[in-house]
Amino acid sequence: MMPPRKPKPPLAAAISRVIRRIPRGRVSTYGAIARAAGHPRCARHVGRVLKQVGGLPWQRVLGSGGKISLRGESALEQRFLLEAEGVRFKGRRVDMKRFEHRFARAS
DNA sequence: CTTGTGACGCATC
DNA sequence: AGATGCGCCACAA
Repeated sequence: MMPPRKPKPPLAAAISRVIRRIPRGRVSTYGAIARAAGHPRCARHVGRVLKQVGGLPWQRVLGSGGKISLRGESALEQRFLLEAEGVRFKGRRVDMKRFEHRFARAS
């Protein structure tokens, strides 16, 4: 067999941990998560972690401004799941004013 | 060691 | 509004 790659490196672990902190009915962004994880310039890696690591509330992660970064059906599913949690959209974007989760200051 | 890559972000048109 | 270009940086081969 070929099990999916393990999230061995610390970066992935740190990012995963941050993502798990996002409460139900709330969302965050790739950039914000990268910062909360201590890697301000690694927004792109957040997406990678989401893809390789299972069990994460991936639907709560959006692009800057609250836009869904995925394409195709995955985007529809993400929106569906978020709305099921009570997250409301404004057109194609989530109303970040009300639904963006503020991570506690690390320290 | 070098190179390619990506669920990004921001400036700009 | 949406589309395009470039910078960013860890990871895989």
